[in-house]
Amino acid sequence: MIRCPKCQQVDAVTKAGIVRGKQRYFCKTCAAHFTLADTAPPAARSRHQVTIVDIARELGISKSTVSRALRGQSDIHPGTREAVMELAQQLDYQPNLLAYGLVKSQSNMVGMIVPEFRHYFFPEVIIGAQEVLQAAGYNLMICQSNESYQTEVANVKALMSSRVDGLLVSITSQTNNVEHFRALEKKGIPLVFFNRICPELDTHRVVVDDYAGAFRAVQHLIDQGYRRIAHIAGPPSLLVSRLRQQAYLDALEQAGIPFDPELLISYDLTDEKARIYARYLLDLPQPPEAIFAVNDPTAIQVILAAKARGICIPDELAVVGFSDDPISAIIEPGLTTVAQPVYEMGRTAARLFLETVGTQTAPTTRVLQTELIVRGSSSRKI
Amino acid sequence: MIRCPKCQQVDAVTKAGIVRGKQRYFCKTCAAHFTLADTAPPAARSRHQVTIVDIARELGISKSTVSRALRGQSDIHPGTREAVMELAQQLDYQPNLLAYGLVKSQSNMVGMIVPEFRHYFFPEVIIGAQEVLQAAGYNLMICQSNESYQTEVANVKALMSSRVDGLLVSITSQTNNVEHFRALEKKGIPLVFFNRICPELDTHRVVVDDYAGAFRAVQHLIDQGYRRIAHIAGPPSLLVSRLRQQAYLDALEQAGIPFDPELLISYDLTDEKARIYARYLLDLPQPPEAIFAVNDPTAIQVILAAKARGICIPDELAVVGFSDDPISAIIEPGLTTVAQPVYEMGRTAARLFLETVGTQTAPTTRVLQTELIVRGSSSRKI
DNA sequence: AACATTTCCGGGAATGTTCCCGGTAGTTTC
DNA sequence: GAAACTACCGGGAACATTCCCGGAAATGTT
Repeated sequence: MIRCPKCQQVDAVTKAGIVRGKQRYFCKTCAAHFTLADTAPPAARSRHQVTIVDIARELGISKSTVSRALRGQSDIHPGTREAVMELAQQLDYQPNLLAYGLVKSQSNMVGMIVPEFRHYFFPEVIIGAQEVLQAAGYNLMICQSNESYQTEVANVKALMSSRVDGLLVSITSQTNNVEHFRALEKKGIPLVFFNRICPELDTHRVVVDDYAGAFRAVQHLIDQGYRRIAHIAGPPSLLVSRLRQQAYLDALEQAGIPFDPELLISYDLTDEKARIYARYLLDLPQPPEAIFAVNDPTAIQVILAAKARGICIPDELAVVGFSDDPISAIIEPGLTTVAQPVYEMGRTAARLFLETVGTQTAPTTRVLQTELIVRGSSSRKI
Repeated sequence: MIRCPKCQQVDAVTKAGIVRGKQRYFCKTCAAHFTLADTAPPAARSRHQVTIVDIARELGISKSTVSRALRGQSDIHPGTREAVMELAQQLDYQPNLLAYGLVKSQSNMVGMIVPEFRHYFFPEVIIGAQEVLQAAGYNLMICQSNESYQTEVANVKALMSSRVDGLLVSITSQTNNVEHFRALEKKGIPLVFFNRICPELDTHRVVVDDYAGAFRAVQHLIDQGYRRIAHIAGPPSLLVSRLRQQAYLDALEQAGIPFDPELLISYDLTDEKARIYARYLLDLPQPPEAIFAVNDPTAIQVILAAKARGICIPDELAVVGFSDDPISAIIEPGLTTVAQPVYEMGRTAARLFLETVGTQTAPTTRVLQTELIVRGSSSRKI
């Protein structure tokens, strides 16, 4: 009773097993296998965004013409263009960037990987980058690596899968293998590091003059008469940490102040650890007279810890941070800090990408300037 | 001397104009046009990511098989699967999400539109959303509307073009036309509003108990003995503003405190305006004894302005905010505030999307709880 | 040995664009 | 009035996947 779809015969058909849950038949005359088509219709393609062919069909023209009209290119009659434009508007046509990206091998998306964005710094960078990217027609995909090397690698892979046109990255403090970035370079995908760069990779970079800024900060403490100066540094894996720490050491040496290893701590930049080390320093038998912190969040924890102990800032303890987090101006006393143009860093990184994309430019490094902002936390004589 | 590519004839060929910068010819015997092919080879497809066909070619199998192997689906020999997996690893194959999205009509991307992310609130929401989305295999595309209706519409369009699978949105204070969101609904794209919702749209929502929280805050001020209480509200276009403002009015009324219109200000949530209105209130002939601000950034501007004038908080002026921005705990005196689970709001919004996608669920509203945190800025008797 | 079933694989359509290139009709040019 | 040119348009490949479905060989079953 089963009829062969080819020869329309009935008697030469035998069963031939089950494939994917459906009975399969074999027609001996045709020597062909077949399964019975589902009787139910294919459920009328549900949600289907308006496409270029919809417009073409409606207008009775070809999709090529519609494509040309939409892109406002040449070889198109003003009349037809207008008709297309109007219908597109009317149908609320949105070009499918997936299809576009597929044929053009470009996605108009830029990936960004940051270690965190709880504090002021990274969100502000993102704002800067977003603004110039958005203006240039790019969208931003943001990932948090959470200071985890594993997550960073996963993020890179995910962004690669999305075929981002470029990457803006600040590495984690655990990144000591950079193969995942090398792979990007090999594939010719623009890569811009900012703030936390990869010294072993010869790519675009946006940094500030960390050494100079930090040096000025410590110098300022020395000028104010502080001698016993501690430094809470970031993890040595990060170049920024090393630079700021080296500046600290050099500034001390230049001033002829002997370096006391007890007063140098590096830590992982988590808030809890900041609190712990701040207390530790304050509770030292010979506590420091001043503390230079690797960044503002750290410095703020120091101020909080000091205040909790009733230590008077800046008379008994001076504090200096790095970045000029808005909190620094609000906390009391105001936190002296090395201001860096964070927003501008984001813009610069994005611009660097924009310049690179398409035209393979040589890796360039942009160094932005810092500025010491003196507030109450370090000015004994005010 | 021009040879027709079809009939190989030479003499029947005439010139036939120039198309796209190239000379065109016409062969009278074939009655066909043609142009001369570029002599230069097509420049060897430059950067070309590894694809499924590369793997197939290398292994001498079909792309279908590779696809099956990669997806770890059925109908695949363990041996071949392993071979495919290994080669994929070796070639650093990354599936092309663009192509995937094209055939599956889903992009694995979620769009998020926030009015700003300079302050604590929105970045924190993003963190929450990001975490659950990333875990579920989605990427986040973040847009800033900058409180501009135009930008918001543009953002929606851009995200639609990228064929995001869903949208997480906090509207701008200028959004009074919601057609762009209606269009989304019509297309069946999951839409979740958080914090700043659209009352006229029947979609998923995540909010906090704004009214209750605000009421408790004002009640607290009244309990502390303050009578002349001002409110700096947000723009009336936002439901959150209206709710908090209404709670303010109701709390006063319930306490039998007559409402003084002079003490109610709504503004656009920009920092400058916050400063201006804070000063304005403080400089009133009859200044308020307490100020309830629509959010923490506003409240902080009030505290700053008061401190600049030497007004003692909380003795001469009490201040209460909303959100529990980290600065609130740091500023002196500590800012009393209505804490809302910001991070949780992000997670909830993302989860709501996750639940919706695929299975069309009815619009649901999740209301998260707030909690009044009393700090120095309002506790006269401490 | 003949038939039935299972296992694994390949071909080809479909997704929504862009791009290349030839076709047609009308317009100049000599 | 033919030859050359211009202005527009359509067909079809390509992009990297997934999905459907039939084919071939191996394995089971009478």
